[in-house]
Amino acid sequence: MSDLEVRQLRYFVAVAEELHFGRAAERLGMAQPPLSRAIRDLERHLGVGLLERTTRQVRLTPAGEVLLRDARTALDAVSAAERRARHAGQPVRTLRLALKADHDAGMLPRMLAAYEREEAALPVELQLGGRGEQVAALRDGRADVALLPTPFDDRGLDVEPLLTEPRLVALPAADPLAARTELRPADLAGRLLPDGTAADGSDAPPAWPPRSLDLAQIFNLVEVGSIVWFLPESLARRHPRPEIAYRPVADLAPSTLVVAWPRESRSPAVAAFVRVARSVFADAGLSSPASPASGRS
Amino acid sequence: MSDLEVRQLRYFVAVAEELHFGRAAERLGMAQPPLSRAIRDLERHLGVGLLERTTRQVRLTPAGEVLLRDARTALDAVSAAERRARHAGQPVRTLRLALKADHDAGMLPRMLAAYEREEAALPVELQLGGRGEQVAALRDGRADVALLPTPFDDRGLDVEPLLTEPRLVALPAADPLAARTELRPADLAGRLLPDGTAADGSDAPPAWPPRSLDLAQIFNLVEVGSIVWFLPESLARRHPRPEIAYRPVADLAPSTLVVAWPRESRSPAVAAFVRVARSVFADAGLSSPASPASGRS
DNA sequence: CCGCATTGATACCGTACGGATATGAGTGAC
DNA sequence: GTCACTCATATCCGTACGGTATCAATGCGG
Repeated sequence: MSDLEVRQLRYFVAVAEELHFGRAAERLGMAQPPLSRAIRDLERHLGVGLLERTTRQVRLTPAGEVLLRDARTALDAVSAAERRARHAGQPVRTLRLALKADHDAGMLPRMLAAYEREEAALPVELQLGGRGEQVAALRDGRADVALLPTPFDDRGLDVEPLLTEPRLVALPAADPLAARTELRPADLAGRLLPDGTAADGSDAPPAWPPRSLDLAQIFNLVEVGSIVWFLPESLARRHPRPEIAYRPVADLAPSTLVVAWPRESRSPAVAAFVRVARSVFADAGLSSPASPASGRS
Repeated sequence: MSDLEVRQLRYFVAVAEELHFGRAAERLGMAQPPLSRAIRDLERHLGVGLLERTTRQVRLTPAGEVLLRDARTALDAVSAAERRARHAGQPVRTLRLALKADHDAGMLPRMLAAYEREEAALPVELQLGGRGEQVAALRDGRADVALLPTPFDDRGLDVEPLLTEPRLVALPAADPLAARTELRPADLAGRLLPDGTAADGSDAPPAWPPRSLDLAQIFNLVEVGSIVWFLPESLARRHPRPEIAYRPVADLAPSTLVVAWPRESRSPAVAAFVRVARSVFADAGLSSPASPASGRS
């Protein structure tokens, strides 16, 4: 019984995402008929129907839903293998650290300085990225280790918490709410977050598709009252702005800064970085409780 | 830049494991020359040397080591996708539960009975397997959920602890040590465990390659004094044997029975089983503290 | 020191499979 | 009923994968 091939998975994911053979074929840079045949062969190979097609619409079967999910993770794993092997073969090895700009609690310089003194240290290459970028980079092998705030999708990653701190809400200084010293979630009803979701936790649909905003853009939108924003205390402290007030919110889940890396990593350079990160935060008296042990054989 | 293909990864893993092109080719059911060429093409594609070969021996480069690890997980992910899709397409859906025989703290019947009453329940198919079998089955899609004791390699799995209980050591009843009510690790110096490792925690190399032993075999070996064995308290209670004494050992790490499932699973049947498992153990007054929250986006 | 055995690399060839083009067939819209 | 749309089928072609034959390099024994 021969194996599934990467090509088949790529084809299937394209069709399952587009739900349209023509567009999927275009996206894959090929003609539609061979794509149809490939999907048919895949279904025959699995002995399972993946797509229900009429001439007017294409839908996923339950088995197709399952395969779409698993195929994505399998494709991630394959391209991660490819990227990591490429990187491991480079003559100048580097430690690729993915992080969100400014989400380092101000400890990045100290961490890098301490890391340089490590035995197993490699030159560090910083990869600044937006929301979700870090995790994606770790998963597909573009980064070796990441610094990022919870919550995030930690599937396939090992995680070590570094610092837990309360989150504040950023408001226009002129906002009536800014007169209060502490807010309650209900006070923020009707306000939107940068990703378009409701700020009071109600499950209203996003007002617009989440765009990628940088810090300056967010602060500007906060200043003009378009949005409010939750951010860790340390980040607020580093961005004092006259037009913006930072206020605590009752019951707002705190944010934890963590260092994360791919579970299968055995790189000494990564291990050294994690060790250094922990000790830097511990030395600064900011350390979190030890992370729960998860069994390894 | 085209993708890596599953075939290439399979070939590379075979060669990297055998460190011998001829044997690897035989294992793959093909001739040696095309295998050599495939590996060369793979190295060219990656732009990275993976194997150092002389005519007398083959060795992995550092990049090869990295790829071997990542390729194995990628291949696991691919065959898991295949297996799960096949299973999801079966007209009679089942919940495939992997467990170690008798490592259920005696709660299996209650769990199954409670599970049957669940809304999302499917017929349960039990898969009894030896050490490490459960994890492998979860990872490559042969099982949907597993019941097994820590520690184990939990990469890629979500885990929910059910019951933590002390482990005891099984000794021949006639052993002088059996006269004591509690032992210390040092008392077991020189004794071997079923997997051939030293029972006192010293890092002596295994005396023989770990064989797969079933319970009856292990008990027999304990009775004749060949080995000692650590086992959870509940398991000892279910196997009272006149020729065997069970004694607590100071500082012996307890065993935790957990329910585990693939992280990417979204199956309601699995979720229901996990919920039932937790509640059965909770109702029995054996529940463990809640597992640590791990962030999910 | 020189064969000989071992083992990976190279050369060459046939075939099977993946992809393109052309066309058919079913379905919903007007 | 006709047209537009979309997926399936038929057929052809090129490439790339695998097989056989052979070479080249290395280590070992006589």
